[in-house]
Amino acid sequence: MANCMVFHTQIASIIEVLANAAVADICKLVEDDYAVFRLEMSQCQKENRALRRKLQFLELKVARERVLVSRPNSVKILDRYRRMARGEGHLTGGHSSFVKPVGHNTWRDDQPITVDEGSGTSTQHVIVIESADAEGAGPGVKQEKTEGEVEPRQSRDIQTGLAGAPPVATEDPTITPAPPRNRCSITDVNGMPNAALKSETDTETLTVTHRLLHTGSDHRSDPERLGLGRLGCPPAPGSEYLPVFHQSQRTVHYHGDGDALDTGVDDLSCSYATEMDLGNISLGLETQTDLSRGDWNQYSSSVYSEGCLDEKGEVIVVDEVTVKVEGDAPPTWNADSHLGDRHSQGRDVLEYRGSSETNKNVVTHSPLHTLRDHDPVSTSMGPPDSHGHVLFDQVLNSNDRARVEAQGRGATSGNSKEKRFLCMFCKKGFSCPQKVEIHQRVHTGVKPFSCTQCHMCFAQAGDLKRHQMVHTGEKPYSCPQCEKRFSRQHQLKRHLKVHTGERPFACTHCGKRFSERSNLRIHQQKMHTAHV
DNA sequence: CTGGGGATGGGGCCC
DNA sequence: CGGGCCCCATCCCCA
Repeated sequence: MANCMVFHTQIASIIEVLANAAVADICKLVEDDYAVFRLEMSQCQKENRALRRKLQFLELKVARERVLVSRPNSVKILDRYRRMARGEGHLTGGHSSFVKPVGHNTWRDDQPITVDEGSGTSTQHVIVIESADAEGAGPGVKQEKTEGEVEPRQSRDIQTGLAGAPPVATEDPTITPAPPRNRCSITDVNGMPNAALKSETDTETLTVTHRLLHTGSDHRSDPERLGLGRLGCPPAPGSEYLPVFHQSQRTVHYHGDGDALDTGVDDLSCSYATEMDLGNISLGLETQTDLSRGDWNQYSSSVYSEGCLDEKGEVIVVDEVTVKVEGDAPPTWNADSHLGDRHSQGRDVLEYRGSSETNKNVVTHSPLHTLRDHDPVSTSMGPPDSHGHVLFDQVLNSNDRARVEAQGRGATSGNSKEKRFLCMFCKKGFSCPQKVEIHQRVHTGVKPFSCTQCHMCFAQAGDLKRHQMVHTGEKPYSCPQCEKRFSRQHQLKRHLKVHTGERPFACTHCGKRFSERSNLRIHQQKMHTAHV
């Protein structure tokens, strides 16, 4: 019994010893880990302080640079850039770009910055900071174009800031449309497609990616092309407007389902995601000694990135509803433009297009007026269409009659075929009564064929069908040279003159040649009015 | 800023 | 009905 007690006591003591040893080990481990943790903490804090000091240092340099740039006489900074642009140092590009820091409002957007070299020998490199439209392109965006820069019309050099600090002034292209006719002359920094730009301490690396984007024809993003109508009126979907397709709009904004589709914003986005590496920009400003040594490749001042620049319709494939974005903004449906458009469209009804001088004095009426004022006698000559669009030329002016008569004379004089059916207005002969009826619509203004999309009316069914292509966006004729597309063959044929250089129409006064007769006529009216 | 010219969209109309 | 041409309006670029 006593042995048993002793045994238990020994067991208990052993357990206690083991437990103590285990606790001691655990405590030791915890202490060790805690020591390591504290060590790491102290290192992190140390790094944090170092980074904070660095940040303060950079901010200080930025502030200093701001002061220098804001002062007219502080041109050394820009002078360095100019030299950089000239290729001094290691730069090979003929131009450079730089961006003012975000929130840097010292430069006026439209303020040209003239760089005065110390020697005073040259002002050739006037750095013009073209406005990137501060409202449109956002703060901090600057574009520079040096003289001699050839600005490609169909391609742009784009710099895209990728690495380094996150973009400071990145703009959402869906929010801010591109400024109108914004010249996106974005240039390379040092002519290298990819350049690693290092700071003086080699601790910061900024990668510049040079990207060449082909954006097609340089159709700009005018505000009127961005969902605004020509008259500056935004489309009013859902409102009580007359949905007449704007004639001169080059793109089709199809409202097949009656809903207003506005692609004017997102199809022409041209925004700049600017990134400013404060370290780099200020480095170039402060380390003059380094720069003077010609280490230009180490420094960069700007990084650009450009958003999507889809402006070319042949590139963009839109769904069947939006149909097309053919280089321009979608058409705008609004009542004002509608009326104005109808005004012009009604010219063929109520005014003659012969003499522009005469036309100036011709009071034109929209077909709506004509409809109200139509001659009851005339309406009996042609059946109104289903929409009641009886458009009669009740005020055919003298020019119109002259034109019609001339057409009639020309038509009847040279006709070899038997054309017994004469127009009762111009005596022009036709082979069958149907043709006479169709022809007489020229005089009567009857347009039985109306478009269901825009309420335009046409005298001939083929005209309506052709007009429908405006809404469908169908462009079956493509240029083999430039992939441009046209809805009509004649347009393609006319366009081909661009490539062939054909200029068949010569001015009889100065010999200047034109590819289009209408352009020749305009030229003669403007330049040789006294002779014509 | 402005005018001239190039280019294009699109309606009118004839064949 | 489609092809073709004429013409005007308009946009855009550039000097």
